Amino acid sequence: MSHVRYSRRMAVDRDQVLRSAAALLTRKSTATMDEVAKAAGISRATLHRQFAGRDALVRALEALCIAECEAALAAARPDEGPATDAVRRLVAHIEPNAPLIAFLYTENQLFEGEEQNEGWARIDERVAALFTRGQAGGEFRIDLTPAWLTEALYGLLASAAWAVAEGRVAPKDFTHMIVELLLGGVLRQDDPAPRKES
Amino acid sequence: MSHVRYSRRMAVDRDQVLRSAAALLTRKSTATMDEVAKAAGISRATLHRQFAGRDALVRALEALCIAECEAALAAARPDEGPATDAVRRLVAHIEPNAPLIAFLYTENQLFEGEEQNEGWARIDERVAALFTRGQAGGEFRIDLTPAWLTEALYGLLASAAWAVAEGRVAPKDFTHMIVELLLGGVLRQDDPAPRKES
DNA sequence: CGCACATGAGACATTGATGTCTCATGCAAG
DNA sequence: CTTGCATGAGACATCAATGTCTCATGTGCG
Repeated sequence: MSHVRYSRRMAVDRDQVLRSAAALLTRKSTATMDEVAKAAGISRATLHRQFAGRDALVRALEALCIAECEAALAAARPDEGPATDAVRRLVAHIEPNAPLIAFLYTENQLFEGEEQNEGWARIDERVAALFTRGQAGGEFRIDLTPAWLTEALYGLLASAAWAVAEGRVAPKDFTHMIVELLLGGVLRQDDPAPRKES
Repeated sequence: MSHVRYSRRMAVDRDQVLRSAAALLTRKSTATMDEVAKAAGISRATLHRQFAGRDALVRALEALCIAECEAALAAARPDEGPATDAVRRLVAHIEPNAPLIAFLYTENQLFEGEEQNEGWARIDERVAALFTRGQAGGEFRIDLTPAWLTEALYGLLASAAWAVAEGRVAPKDFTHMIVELLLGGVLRQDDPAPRKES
């Protein structure tokens, strides 16, 4: 399906390597370049020719993740219809990338001082905008900041991905668990009189 | 204030070392033994005499965190009163440990195959029991499993700790953000559609 | 066929952290 | 004072991962 030729011969399918690296690293975040290479079915030398180093590999994974998240964001049409439904669509579309997000989420802690890819800022902005829209439209409560809700969404995605990987929750419940908790919370809404404010 | 003597002389205050190690590692999770030692104001040799290695240090931090979480759990009296209030108390009491929990949460990913401290299982059990109680009592919705809720609570704690550390949210909102999102979710409960009579 | 070139295999140096060791120092107890 | 002992400083070996390099190989292409 893909006919990528760089000069004359087909080089290693870079995208394929990235995919398998993602699959491995989401399971074993400390995998060495050697293991990544083996998992991709190539030699360490070739892996190193494609990605200057582990750092570059992670950056490439980050770029891949950002691209897919932006695609998911676009597919979710966050500006259309009720914000509630938009959130559902967003989570549903992002779900496949949750493991990779979880990996990068923890990996970013290690980068310490280094500047992070501005792609995340763009995504954060759009997600936060969705929450803001929901608040402005009266669908969402206004005492939780969009920044926190965005942050919490990432956290829930990562937690869920981790919990699924550990076998603590069923994969099929993934979207439902996140969306329902995020939107509705733990409380039953019908029976008891919900109160708020203090 | 503390007069701990191990043999004849005061050895380094082990607990003090642990605290400063926690403070450092929650900020820079990749800090070396050297940095940890410096942060604690002792030499690497002494640090190494107290904790056989980085691994042992992390394990000790884990034990400390577990102990404090169990103390928080006890102080929150999860079996008394409405489950809703118990959750509020729990989060409030656990809050000080959130950064350490976040650190260990990500650190655990690295441990890969190794068995994890059974202390977490005990805590998980009790937290899950609280959610179960809330469900049984009709306070909480029943379509989200206690296991997932427990997992989600950890995730939110970690996310919030991280967000605070990054300066993206105000520290004073910590408990409120977590509790309100976990309990009530994002949706406004009063105004719009959902049929509820108050 | 013969060339070009990407690849695989592996040697090698480098780096950073770790763990171990020794020794001098300082301090408190006897 | 003298002794015992924990400490600080640092040398040192080790280890794992990384990055770089060379070389043989195989295969597509002209």
